[in-house]
Amino acid sequence: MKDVASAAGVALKTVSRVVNGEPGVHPATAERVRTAIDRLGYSRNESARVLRRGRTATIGLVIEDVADPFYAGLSRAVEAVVIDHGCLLLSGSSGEEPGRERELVETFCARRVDGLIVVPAGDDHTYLGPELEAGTPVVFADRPPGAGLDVDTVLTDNAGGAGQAVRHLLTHGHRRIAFLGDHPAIFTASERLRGYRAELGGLYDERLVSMRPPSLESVRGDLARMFALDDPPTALFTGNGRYTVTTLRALAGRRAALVGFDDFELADLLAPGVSVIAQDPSWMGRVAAELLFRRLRGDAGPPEHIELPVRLIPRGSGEVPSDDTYGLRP
Amino acid sequence: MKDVASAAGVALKTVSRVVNGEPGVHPATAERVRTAIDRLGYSRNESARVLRRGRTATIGLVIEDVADPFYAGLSRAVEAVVIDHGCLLLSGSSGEEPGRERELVETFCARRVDGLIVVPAGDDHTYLGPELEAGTPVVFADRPPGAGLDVDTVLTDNAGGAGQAVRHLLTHGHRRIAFLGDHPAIFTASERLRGYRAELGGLYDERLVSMRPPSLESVRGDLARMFALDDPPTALFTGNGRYTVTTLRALAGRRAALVGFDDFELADLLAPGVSVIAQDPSWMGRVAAELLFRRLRGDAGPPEHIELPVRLIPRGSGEVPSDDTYGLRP
DNA sequence: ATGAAAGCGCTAACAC
DNA sequence: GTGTTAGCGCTTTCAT
Repeated sequence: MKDVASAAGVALKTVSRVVNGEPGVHPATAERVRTAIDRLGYSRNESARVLRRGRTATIGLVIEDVADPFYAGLSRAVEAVVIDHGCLLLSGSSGEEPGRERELVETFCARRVDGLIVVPAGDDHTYLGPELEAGTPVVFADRPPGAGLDVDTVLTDNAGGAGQAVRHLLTHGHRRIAFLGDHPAIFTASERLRGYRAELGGLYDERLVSMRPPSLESVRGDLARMFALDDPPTALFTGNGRYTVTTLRALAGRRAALVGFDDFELADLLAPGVSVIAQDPSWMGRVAAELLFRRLRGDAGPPEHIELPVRLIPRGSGEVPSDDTYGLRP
Repeated sequence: MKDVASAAGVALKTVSRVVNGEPGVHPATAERVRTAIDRLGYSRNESARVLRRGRTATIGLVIEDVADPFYAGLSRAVEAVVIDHGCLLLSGSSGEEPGRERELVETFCARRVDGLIVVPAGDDHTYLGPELEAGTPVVFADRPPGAGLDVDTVLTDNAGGAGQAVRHLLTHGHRRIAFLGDHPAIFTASERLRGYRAELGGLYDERLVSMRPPSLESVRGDLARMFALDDPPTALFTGNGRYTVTTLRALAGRRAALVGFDDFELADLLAPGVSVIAQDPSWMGRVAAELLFRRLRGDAGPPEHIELPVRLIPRGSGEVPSDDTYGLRP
């Protein structure tokens, strides 16, 4: 900037004014400065600017895994809002490890992000205390923070969605409805289990519940075990998109109705189409990011707890009557 | 830092030493400093550090769209390598708009990223000149830079893969093989067209080629037009993952063999399974990021041009003989 | 083993 | 309309 100033024969401050589009610079001077800038290939050092102004115009996003379509959609929406506000997005995947989540958050904080959107992997967020006190707004998305922290959250109506899925299957005559989902330590999984259980009432049978990481082997084993029962399941409720796909693969010709949590591409092209409880990841991303920017603009109201509704999309797999035959690959 | 220093009764520099794990501090002093740090909730201001040291430990990544599974996989791989090197990832989606690509790159440069990985949307990258001269390493991934710029690239063997697809279909007796792909302004699309055409030789018929954005309507229209010909296609080669899916949807019962460029989840669960030319987005991301860090470590060799091979995965849809019947939903 | 001082590149506050 | 000065929080260099 100093070089540009001397090249243009003006003071450093004038260059600063031009670079920032501040008023009060003679057009001719401004032009001279711009020429010098181009000639020297100058571009403002954002780090220095940040240091001086105290605002980084950067938002941090911690998700579970960008390669998961749900989080990819969420990221894209957050990114769009962030860019709209003239900011940049620093993002990282926790890979479901609390340690990495914390590392990412702390690194983002050290870089003085203006705000943070977190899909937590762990359940202890006391480490966020200092940052929150320092006034950095934080929005939790998809999962709430651990105990003792009351901050903005944007969640899905997980229990309601699970209940809806079960009700749908009950309506079609099913009484033996299995649940395959993630480990209950994961908030969304335990909420969906809760909704499933509540809706099922007296029909609940823990032998029809399997909650662990969705590897093909484990799902295959669990299905084999369930189908070997005297009263095997006639319907399945899968706890998330990855689970649904893995289950479809592990089902391999076995007959059962199926409703999955999370919509996924091609669900409509399978035969039969896969009925799902659909969330909208972009919506969640947008809502979370907009809430964050509202805080950034100074909204200091009490923490908001937004719950996004889901909707059932019937496509065939969930509408198979309990006494009918059904196979993934007829 | 000043506060910590006075709280611990030491000089600022000593705090700096402790924070950075520099040697030459008495353990007792270090302990006093650490206590003060914890008590005050201090965390180093990364912006100031960057300003002083000149390195930001940040890598910029510009892709087309995080929500596209290909780029999501690439992002994840890049992120992993970046984190391994103790850096952070700043990323953004160009949405296939050259203007946004440039804006993102320039914003990243203004923030003094240490290096850049770019999936270009445009074909003029002269604007990168100053940055390259300033020594910022840049790696182009998936698509090469515009004319006049010789930098590191990591591409897929697009033409070879397309040729492989066509050869596979020819082997199964097909002579009327259509190509549905993106606009040829997109490098990968034109390369795949080139491979398709070369392999087809005299069998090439431009009436069987459609290259435009993959909207369901346009694909549907193009297919209708092609199937209305006196000698309609008996096989289709789709130019990328999104195209394949859209085509499957638009096909709606019409009979044709199909090979698609790009693998996608559930390709194996459709009936028949969809045969594809598979790329590995994680591999591309990893290779690009590792090349970038090699440059960052000082490797000043001539620009490298890496071409990643693809592999054909036969799953059924590409192995239908030309005289057989084939329907997506039997 | 510890500290003092200079300065990274910029913007805010205040002259002129 | 333009320039001067101070200082953001840190690391670097050089003393002690």
